[in-house]
Amino acid sequence: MKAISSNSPFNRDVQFAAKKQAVILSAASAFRRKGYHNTSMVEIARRLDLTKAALYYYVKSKEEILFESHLITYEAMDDILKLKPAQNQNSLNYLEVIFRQFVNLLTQSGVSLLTDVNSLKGEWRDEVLARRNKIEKRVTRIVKDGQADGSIRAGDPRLHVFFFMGALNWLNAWFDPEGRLEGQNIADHFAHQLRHGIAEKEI
Amino acid sequence: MKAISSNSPFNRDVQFAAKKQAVILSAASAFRRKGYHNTSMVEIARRLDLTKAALYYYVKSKEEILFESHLITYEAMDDILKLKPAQNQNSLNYLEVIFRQFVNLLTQSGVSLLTDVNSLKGEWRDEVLARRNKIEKRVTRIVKDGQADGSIRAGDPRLHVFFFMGALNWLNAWFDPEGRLEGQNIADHFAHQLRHGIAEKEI
DNA sequence: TATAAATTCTACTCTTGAGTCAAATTTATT
DNA sequence: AATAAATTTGACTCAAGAGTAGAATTTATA
Repeated sequence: MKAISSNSPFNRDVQFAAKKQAVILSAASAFRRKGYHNTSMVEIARRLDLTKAALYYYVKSKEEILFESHLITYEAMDDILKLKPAQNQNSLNYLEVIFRQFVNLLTQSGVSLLTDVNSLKGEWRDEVLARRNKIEKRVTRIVKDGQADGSIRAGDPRLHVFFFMGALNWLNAWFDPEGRLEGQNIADHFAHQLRHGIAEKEI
Repeated sequence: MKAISSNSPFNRDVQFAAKKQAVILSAASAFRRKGYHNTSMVEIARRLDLTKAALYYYVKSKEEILFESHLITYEAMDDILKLKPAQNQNSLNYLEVIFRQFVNLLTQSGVSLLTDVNSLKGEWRDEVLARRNKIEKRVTRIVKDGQADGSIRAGDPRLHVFFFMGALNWLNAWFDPEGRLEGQNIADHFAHQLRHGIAEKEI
């Protein structure tokens, strides 16, 4: 009678996890558009044709949703950062690849970089900051490598990073998935600006 | 007996305006650090050694403070945009000048670019969006001029602008006036990244 | 079909924080 | 000093929205 495999969509745990995920993604998208505090639990529920109380069957607080929203994005970014540079690829080129993936992630998959860390408390806040930091460090590492291999020009690597990471964070404010600007287009454009902004010499 | 000129610091209206300004600036700084909704009126008051009720002698709502906070920044940016390009200065160079001023404004004068427009309602929201838009348009205009005079490379000018304006908005998240990074330093750095990111040819 | 487990609902409670009001206090004016 | 105007306060009210309890319903299992 236990004929249902542990990853089957008929498996109860899997269903539960999937629904919980749906709650978080839907909420995250609302947070991105209206902000965390301007989005009520009732609204999140309505959007899913549920009632507020039903939400609490899946999550234990609104703050948890915000926390998980952040994690989803950072998880995806971590995955991108697992890509290894190709043979003989200098770090500038490698960085460009990573950055393109970031742009694609944020423009094509509904995932978004939330900025409201201050609404998280205690450990949740700490963890989100730590994850963000880890990613930033990782990117900064690539920039440093590029300075070492001569592909990226000198200067405080953190400032290099802050500059182009700003472009990613700012996406939320203006990017409209329904709009005219295509994700791939944006990625090309941004990649160019990234590259030429920090390259050691003209390419 | 009306010996007090209309702009004397002993003039009552001037005092009132100055105090109101102090309320807004202090609140704006808190908004920047913790976010609008994570900053209570009581906190804003305490920071000024006042009580919440006293705040309402100067402003008529919390939302008004947020609105005015935005305006202060946009006002300052508008002023910067009043600078005219020098003789024979191409638009890339002109843009760099403007951008440097923006960075200096945001790093040295306590003014900051808030992003929480969604907490404003109705006309206030509309006006803030309109002002932001106007500035963006103005900057985009400079970029277009640069494309015309051959100093800035082709491509959707809005994308050019979004990229480097992101750097300004992102400043709030990481810039610490007490920290190690100097405003002027940042301006130099950012100016380089801006310039080389969008220049037509290497300079 | 009966029973159990999972899911969702209605109808609350409770807290937080914005905003108000009349009284008290401080500052300026005659 | 007396009066008036400006400023600040303590002690409220009120609404919004997060979160809960227990009943009702739906879905799966025997």
